[in-house]
Formats: sequence, C-alpha cells, structure tokens
Amino acid sequence: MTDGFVEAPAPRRRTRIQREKRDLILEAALEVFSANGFRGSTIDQIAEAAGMSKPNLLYYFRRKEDIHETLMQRLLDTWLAPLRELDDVGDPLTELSAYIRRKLEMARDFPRESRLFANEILQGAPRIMPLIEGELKTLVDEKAAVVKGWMRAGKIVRTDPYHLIFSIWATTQHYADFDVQVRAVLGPDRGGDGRFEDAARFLERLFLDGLKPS
Amino acid sequence: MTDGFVEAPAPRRRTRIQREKRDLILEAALEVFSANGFRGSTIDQIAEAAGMSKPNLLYYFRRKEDIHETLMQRLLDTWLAPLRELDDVGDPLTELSAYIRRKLEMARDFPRESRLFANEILQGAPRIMPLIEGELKTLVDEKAAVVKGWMRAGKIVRTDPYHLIFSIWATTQHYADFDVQVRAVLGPDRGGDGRFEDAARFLERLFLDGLKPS
DNA sequence: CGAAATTTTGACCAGATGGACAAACGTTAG
DNA sequence: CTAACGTTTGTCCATCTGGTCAAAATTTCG
Repeated sequence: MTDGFVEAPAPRRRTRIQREKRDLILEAALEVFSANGFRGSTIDQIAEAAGMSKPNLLYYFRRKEDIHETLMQRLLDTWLAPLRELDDVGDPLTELSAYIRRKLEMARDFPRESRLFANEILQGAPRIMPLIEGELKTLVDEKAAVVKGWMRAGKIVRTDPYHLIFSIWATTQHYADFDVQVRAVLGPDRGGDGRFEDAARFLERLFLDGLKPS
Repeated sequence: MTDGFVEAPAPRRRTRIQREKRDLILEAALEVFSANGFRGSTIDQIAEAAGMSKPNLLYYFRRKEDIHETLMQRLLDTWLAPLRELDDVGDPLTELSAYIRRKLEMARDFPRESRLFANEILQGAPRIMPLIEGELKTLVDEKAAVVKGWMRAGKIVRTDPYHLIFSIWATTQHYADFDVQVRAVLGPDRGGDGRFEDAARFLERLFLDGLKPS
C-alpha cells in the first residue's frame, strides 16, 4: 500500500485485460506522440487511436505523463540493442559496418521510435535525462572503450570513439527523423523504398574509406 | 487592398516601430519555439519573452502561425547559406571540408535555428513542405550536380552525392539538435566548449579518410 | 449462480490558450 | 496645436484539454 508504484490500477497484480489494454494504449501513444510530440498530442487522440474512450484510457494510465514515461522506458532498450551487440571479438571494421547496418535497419523499421526519441532529446530531454546520464552513458562509455581498444591495436584509425558513435547515430537516425525531407529532396524516383539500400551503401563506403580517392 | 498580404497591420508600409517590434517578436519566438516546438509554445510565453502583452503582440502578428511562418521563411536563407557557398571552382576536398566546418559552426552559433528546423521536419514539415520541395530541393540538386562533377573528374570517390549531403547535414546538425545528449554522454570534462573542435577534427578525418587504417 | 472485483461510460470541471474588441494612450505631420 | 494615425492595454470569450467521479456494465471466481 505504501510502496511507490506510479502506474494506474495495480495495487497487486496485472490482469489479462490490463496487460492487453496497456499494450494497446502504448502502441497508440507511440503513433501519436512520435507524430506530434508530447505537448502536441492529446489524450483524446491517443484514446481514439487505441479505440477507447478517454476516461477508459485514464483508467489504465492515471496521467498523460505516465504513458510517455512507460513508453520511453520500454523504448530505450530496443533503441540501444544494436549498440549492445557491438562485439569486442570479431573484426573491428566488420563489427562497425554491421552496427551501421543494424542502426539503419532500425531507422527503416522503427521510425516512430526514432522520432519519439528525437522529439524528447530536442526538447532538452526533460523527462528522460536520468536515463541518458545513466543507462545510455554507461553503455556508450563501455563501447567507446572497446573502440579505443581497436584503435590502440591499429585495427582502425585513431580518432575519437565518442564522436564516432555520434556520427553513426546521426547519419542513420537521420533517415527516420528527417524522412520527409529526405524523400522530398530525392524526389519520387529515388525517394522510394530503395533509399535505405542506397544509404547503406553510401555509409559503409564513407565510414570505411572516406571521400579521398586512393 | 486586394493583394494577398498575410501579415498583420501593413495595408501599405511598415513603420519604424513595426519593424523594431516585429524583429523583437521574431527573436523571442525563435527562443520559445525552438525550445518547446510549435504546439508546445504559447503566445503568452513569446509575448513575455519579447517584453510585451499578448494583445500587443497580436497587433503585430495576427496569428501564432504567422509568427512561425515568417520565422521559417527568414530562417531558411541563413540555413542554406553554407551550402550555397559550396563552390565549383577550388579543390573539391577543401571545399567539402570547408562546408563541413561552416555547418558545424552554424550548429554551434545558431543551435536554436537548427532545433526549430528539426522540430518542423520531425513533425512532417506541415508548415514548410513547399519550401522543402522548392527552394531547398533546387539548391541541393544544383550542388549535387557539382559534387557529381568532382566525382566524374576523379577528384573524390564515386558515391551518391545526395547521401553525401545528407550525411554532412546529419553529423553537423546533430551537435545542435542532440546537444543535451552529446553533453550528457561526454560528461562534464569533455562536454565543455571543446566539443565542437573535437567534432570538427573527427568529422574532417572521417569524411576524408574513413576509418580503415592505410 | 451470485457476490466481489474489475472495466467502461457519460457527465462534468477547472485551468490554459488562441484570439477578438473597444477604449485609452502616444506619435507624427500638416 | 490638433487631427489622423499608430500603439497599447484590460477585458472578455469560445474552445480545447487534462483529469475527476459516480454509476452502470461486465468479468471473475468461490
């Protein structure tokens, strides 16, 4: 009774309906939040997208913020998964290429997640700063150390591992976050489904060899 | 009387006060919009930031959307300036390096502009799609052709000029749009003012030579 | 089955927000 | 100086929005 549960109805245990409906709401909220941002989204919109009434939705999540918080918490794991897979053993250049490919696949397959995250960071990460400074930073530090090891071993060029990770994030997430711009600029011909493969080819080349002709 | 002016009080000509106050409002709106997004910002916030009352502000801009529209229109020129300077003559690799440096300087010196733009694109560019498909696309097409010329001449590696431009946008704007994340991950030591120089060094290296050790 | 617990709904509320308006106040040019 | 024009303010309004609540409907389980 006194322990700090933040979620809506669960004094003891989640029922089947609660699990189902909460998932439904989170899916709807992902759709709405990622398209309109937190403040740009209304509970009514989410409720409608989830096929239920507003008071009904509020039975499962007391407050709008709770939905967002739960969503972000679940999201972060998915979001960091590709980086988690970056493996110390195995050929460095292959590993990095694979990481870039995985991140690009995520931008293609989970653009809503990417935009939700981008939205949050853009606003100064008011609701997830602890996660950034905690879980995310820890993982980046760990993988930056791995990359540093590769550099010391002469397997890849000596540069800044942090900025390397940033540049991979930036270039890949760009295809989710700035999708409308990418499609508009490429035009109807080249902006179709093939754009991710083109991007993959380009990025692989860029990160391995740069632009200077050999 | 019948020509299509959208702006507030100007049946004929702007007065001195109108020019000054409108500039004041646009500056305040840049601050507020870039931090909270369009829907997340209120006229009251902008009015307060501009040091005037809400009705007074509404005397200069009839509607919230008008402020945003004017802001975006003025912004786009500044924003595309670095790309405009990309010059056909001159050494390609030097030109590209200079472009990257200029874009990074813009991310450093005009982060609010970058975030405002990112916010708008993230939401699907509902208010500036015409500018994207028009002015922006035209310029990119033009400069992509220049880059293509360099490739044909063997001055730089043969890849996709559009994705090259995207990757420069993405990596540089990242330092404005995702600033809080960058600073949080780098930590208090390395997240200080030096981060832009580190980024500049890293990006120059990446775009020229890639990661593969020679 | 039938009581208890869970879920759903309609009605309602308070505060925020975009915007209208007329009256008061300032400025400027003839 | 003063009339015309430009600027500022206080007040007001309709709508939107997050959230409450009690009653009704449904599900669960002994």
